Amino acid sequence: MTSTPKKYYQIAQEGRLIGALLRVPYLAVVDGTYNGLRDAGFDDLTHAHLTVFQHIDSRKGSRLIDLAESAQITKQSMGYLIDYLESQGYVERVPDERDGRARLIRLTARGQALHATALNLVRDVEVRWRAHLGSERMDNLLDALKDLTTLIEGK
Amino acid sequence: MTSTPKKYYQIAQEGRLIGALLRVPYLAVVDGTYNGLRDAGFDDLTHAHLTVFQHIDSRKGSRLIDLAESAQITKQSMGYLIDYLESQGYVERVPDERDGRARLIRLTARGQALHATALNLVRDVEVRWRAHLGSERMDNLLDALKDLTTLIEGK
DNA sequence: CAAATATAGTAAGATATTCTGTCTATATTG
DNA sequence: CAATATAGACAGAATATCTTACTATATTTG
Repeated sequence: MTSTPKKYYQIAQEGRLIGALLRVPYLAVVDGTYNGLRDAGFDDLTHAHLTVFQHIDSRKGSRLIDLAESAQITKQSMGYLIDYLESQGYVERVPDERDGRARLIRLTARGQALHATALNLVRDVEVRWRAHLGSERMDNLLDALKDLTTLIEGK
Repeated sequence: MTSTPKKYYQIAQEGRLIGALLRVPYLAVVDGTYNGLRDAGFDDLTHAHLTVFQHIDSRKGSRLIDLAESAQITKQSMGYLIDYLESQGYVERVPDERDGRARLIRLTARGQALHATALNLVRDVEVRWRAHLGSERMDNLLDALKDLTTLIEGK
């Protein structure tokens, strides 16, 4: 054997700091979604490609530059991802009515199918976790995470 | 201007699913730690290098192969990261008494300094979040995350 | 309104990261 | 002790992402 596969972060050792505690569930969602999509036949994508679906406006489409910004990569890198997704039939580029320089990246039917599948996979995880924690604790967890998100994004 | 920098995931649109809610705080910790280390003078590292510090046994050292497994990359890739960290004086390779084939990757004094700084940075975040949420909600959050971690890693 | 500047996107090439395949040395096991 | 497994290193390929530079269209401003 020559290798081992893919996963990610952590930060503590002792009583497990907040970084590690967020990391494990977060990566469980990410990897679970990735694997679920693969099992559902969407097996021609990498994690990087999925970031596009996570940031795109699934109805109206999004500009390349906006996708790049929210995914925090260069527009050139996002262009590279989009080229591939376009070649695989997940997205299409259409002119943006409101700006002759811009184009909208829009989900095709296949892209919409992937998007819907991904949302269902995440919701499944949420349901399993709710069953494990109980509804009250799960609601409290979501509330606390929302508050932190507001704090972080707030400014 | 030609570019934009680095960050990561998400998954919902509507009421924000669990993936997005975990992602924002998680990345806040990761990026906050990365930036804090940079500001503290540890500015010759990438996120990938930090994974080593997140997985290494800071006292006894760890084997390459174990680091690779917990970071979920190939041993060759981990070797590449370790080579760099060794060249920068963060770690050293010493023979493993108990296995002639193996060597232990150990933190040098500089590596220990980085490790301690990183732990403090994460603890600072935890303190700020505790102040924001209040102690009871923070404790509940940590408990829920621990339970989910156990569920996920449990089997 | 013409000139200057900014923005959206593409193109080309460099660099960095991670992988696959292979090899050596040491351990373990039947 | 022969066969097999494990820890790690080496070489090279593949891939992802970045930097620099360019075109076309928009916006701003003197």
